Amino acid sequence: MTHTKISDSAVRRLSIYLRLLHDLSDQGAVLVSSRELAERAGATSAQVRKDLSLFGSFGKRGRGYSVAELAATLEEILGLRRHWRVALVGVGKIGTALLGYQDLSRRGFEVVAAFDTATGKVGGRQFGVRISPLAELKTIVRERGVEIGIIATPPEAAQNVAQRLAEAGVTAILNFAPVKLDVPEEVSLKTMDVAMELEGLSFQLAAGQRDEQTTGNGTGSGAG
Amino acid sequence: MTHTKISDSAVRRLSIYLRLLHDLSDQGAVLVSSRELAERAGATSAQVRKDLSLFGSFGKRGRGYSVAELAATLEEILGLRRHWRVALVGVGKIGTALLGYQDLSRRGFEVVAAFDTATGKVGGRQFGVRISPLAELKTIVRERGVEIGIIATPPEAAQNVAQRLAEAGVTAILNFAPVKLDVPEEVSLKTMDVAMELEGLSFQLAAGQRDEQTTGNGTGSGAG
DNA sequence: GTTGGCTTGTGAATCGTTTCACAAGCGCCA
DNA sequence: TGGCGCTTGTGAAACGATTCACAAGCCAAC
Repeated sequence: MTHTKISDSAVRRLSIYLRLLHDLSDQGAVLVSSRELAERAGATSAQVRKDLSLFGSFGKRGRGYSVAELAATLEEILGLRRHWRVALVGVGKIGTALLGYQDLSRRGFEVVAAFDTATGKVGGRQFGVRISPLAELKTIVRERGVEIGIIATPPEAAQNVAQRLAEAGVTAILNFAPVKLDVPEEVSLKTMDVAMELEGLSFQLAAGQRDEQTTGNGTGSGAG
Repeated sequence: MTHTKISDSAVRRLSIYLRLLHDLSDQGAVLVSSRELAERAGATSAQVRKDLSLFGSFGKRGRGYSVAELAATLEEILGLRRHWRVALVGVGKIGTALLGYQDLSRRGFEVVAAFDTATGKVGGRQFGVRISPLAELKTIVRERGVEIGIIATPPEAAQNVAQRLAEAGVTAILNFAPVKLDVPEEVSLKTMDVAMELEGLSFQLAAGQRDEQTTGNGTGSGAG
């Protein structure tokens, strides 16, 4: 069942569809068409059907998709019908915010360990999770069978932490530090970078202002 | 100077190049080639040259690019040679973390207003920013010339806040709520969604495990 | 059982992005 | 000044993702 290669953007859309299906389910909908799903997701119906067809055919011609079945299928595909064990490294502002973000455990991502270097934090607890010294990372990660690591350290420390996580057997990393990380091929890495997103917005704003100066009209360049 | 259309990924790479140029500058480098920049950025040299060529030609054949000049050019392109005024809506865990994130003001994104509905928070201060009631959003945003809005509210409130921001004249929004937002065409929108990124990782992990079961070998599917 | 309206699943066409490959050009050295 | 090594900038080719468009199929109605 190895799927040749599913693009990142396709996977992201599957997440979106799944959320919409949950909404629809709450609203009591039983069936949904690719057209309706597409409208809500901001995509085209062909896109929805193509995305789903990468994994099988789940709909009924003439009727659409069963909301409940499709949701279950997407959960299966996305690996969400189980719990994942998460380790958080770096309990600063972002790290603390993540620890308190109940939505994560509700969605099946359970933070089972947290690490920091600050002696003032180590030994304490945040939202029920004990904070351990970084030196114990490998042992604890292995003991607790952690699958996903979250890096919320200062940028200077991030590469080292990534390596430690990989060595401890973690094969998926979510990185909040604004640096490029090198990880072994078998490790999946995603980086979330607030500053970079803001710079993207800044680019759009600046482009809009450049346009205004040269064309004299006030319509910006949407990227909604 | 309207550029036909610059893709999102190209802009993101420009951000990356700029950071690398700052690093290089700190290390005393004067010149840099597209090859070297590409290696550090995890791209190809052709990609680097193409990205830059979208905006002009900044290098010298046979020599490479001036680190200082190229950094200045990229800052100009990305709209970073000025300050942007930011309004934060929702001072919960994520909002507070963002307020305390000094890197933002260092990069020229200054939070000049914060809003919340909780009576316990309104009137107080966080990291030097006064928290105002949501009802005053339009007035304050206009008064202070806010260009960028950050939405860090619960998902139910996000769409309404987006609309209020747009009505108040904000043309760039960074959204942390896990919902699809509809905004006017002239408003640039970026959404950062931790749960969705984790689901992307979950997909990779699940795919890896499916592979293991069927092929018997333990090599995951890297996405580094 | 047949007709008609609707929707899926998917090859083919289109569109956009990335990579290739090379002429043009710079600077150093003899 | 001429030659050489190196690098840019960019058309063309390759690749990948999205959209089109339609046959196949389902359901309801009559």
